[in-house]
Amino acid sequence: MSRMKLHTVGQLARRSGVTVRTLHHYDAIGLLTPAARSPNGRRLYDRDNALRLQQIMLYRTLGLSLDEIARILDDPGFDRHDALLAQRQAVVAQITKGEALIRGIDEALALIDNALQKDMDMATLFGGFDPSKFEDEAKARWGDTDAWREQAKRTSQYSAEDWRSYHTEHGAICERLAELAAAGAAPDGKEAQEAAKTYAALIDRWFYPCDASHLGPLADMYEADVRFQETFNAFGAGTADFVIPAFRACAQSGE
Amino acid sequence: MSRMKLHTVGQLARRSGVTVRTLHHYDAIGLLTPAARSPNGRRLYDRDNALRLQQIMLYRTLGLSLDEIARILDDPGFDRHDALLAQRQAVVAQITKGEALIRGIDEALALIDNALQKDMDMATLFGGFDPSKFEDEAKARWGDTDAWREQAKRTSQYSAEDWRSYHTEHGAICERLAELAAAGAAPDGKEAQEAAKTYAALIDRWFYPCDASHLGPLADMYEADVRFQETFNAFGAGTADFVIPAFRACAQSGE
DNA sequence: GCTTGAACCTGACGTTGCGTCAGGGTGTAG
DNA sequence: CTACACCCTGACGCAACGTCAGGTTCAAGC
Repeated sequence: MSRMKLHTVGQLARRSGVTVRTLHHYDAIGLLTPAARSPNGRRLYDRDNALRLQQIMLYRTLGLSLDEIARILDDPGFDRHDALLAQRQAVVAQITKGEALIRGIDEALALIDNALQKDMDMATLFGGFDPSKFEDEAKARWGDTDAWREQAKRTSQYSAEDWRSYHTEHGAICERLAELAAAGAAPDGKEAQEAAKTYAALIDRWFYPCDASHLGPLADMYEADVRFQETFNAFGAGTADFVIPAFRACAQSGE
Repeated sequence: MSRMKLHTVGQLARRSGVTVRTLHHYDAIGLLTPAARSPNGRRLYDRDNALRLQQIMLYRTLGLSLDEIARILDDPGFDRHDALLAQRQAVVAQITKGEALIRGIDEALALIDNALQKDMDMATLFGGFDPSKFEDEAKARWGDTDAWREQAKRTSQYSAEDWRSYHTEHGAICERLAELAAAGAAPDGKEAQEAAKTYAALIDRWFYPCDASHLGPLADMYEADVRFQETFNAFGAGTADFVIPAFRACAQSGE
């Protein structure tokens, strides 16, 4: 009866392709308790233990947690079928998430490849994208416009100190916009419109001739590029969603 | 200059959609250190902090680790492009693994659905699959053979005690096979052939008339179904890969 | 001036599945 | 008698925070 061969941890580990530590662990959490201990306390595993280990390894290759495996093996009322279906669901969800990640990464890679290697640094430094660093993209968007040439001419002269100064001003107006957004102000309300005009004035002073009517295309651009939205949202969640309609309203009323 | 608005943890957390604990954590690991502390030790974040947090969150949505994000943001020599490509690779690998998991789970589900709900329990109890529990599958394989009818007739009479007895015998011969496999014995060697014949005798005594010539189809069956292989491998890794050619050799020489 | 609630602080443990020492016992072959 | 192989029990480490616990501070209302 109990004449069958018993194995030590090392033997079972080698036979089954797991580590000794793994068996120690399974013993510690009660997932696989050795059939006996030698007088000196050594773990002794019998055939049933070996078979159970096979089951454990099988379920582990299916990605189930040790906790779930324990329930499947020990609780006769536990439905294997349901457990596997649930696991399938979880893996599918994980794959879906992974695919979304890939899309996001590809998008980011496309931006970087598109001669934008530095724009994120610039965003950090300047609180906004540095237009001089993505001429290709900007030209495709704005064409060979006067505004573009003007800002290119002006910004090429700015010193680091100028940029810091711009940064401060830009931050101030963005904070104002974020406050209004957080307070639930109407995008076409009086305060929002004033803030929008202040923003236009900022652009006008630092980049190119800009009045309220220019805020429409600007809103389009911000809406089209998450990175712009993120620089707004850095001042408070939802700011971009407030700024875009506010700029559009301002452009409308200005015409 | 330093007149700009500073936010406390709670404020920045709310604005940015993260938890206070997360900001504490980022501070603890040096990923996002607040610009200042109030006299009473409270964390004070400035706009640069907020912008950096946005960057961190952006990279986090792409699945990068905090460690990598820190390198990307702090080490100017670190190539974002390469980092993102590497991350893409990792995610693709993870998706591939997930798809393999799905296939494995579907396979397992198919087995369970195929009227096999109990076979894994049986495997645990009997050290092998209980043929009476998957008639559909077995019939499709063996057809309406005499062997099948014979084992069905016999096994239907077996008591739990009989099964335990079978279990012991089966375990003994499997261990012998595993020993030979582990020792690197030749599948067509003398000892292997004797063990194979012992196995055939076991089948003969417990299930249906079986001599060496029947081991060929048996080997085919074992090769076709991982579950059989696993019951062998429970006695030592690689046992199945030894048993299958050994059985075939035995069948050849027997003819 | 006092109390109260909200917000802040610093530890420190829990999670998942082991890997990886550290320190010490045991058994056996030469 | 001494290596050397193998066993044991802790216990820390990892990734990214979640979740108390115990104590301080702040702004506001009575």
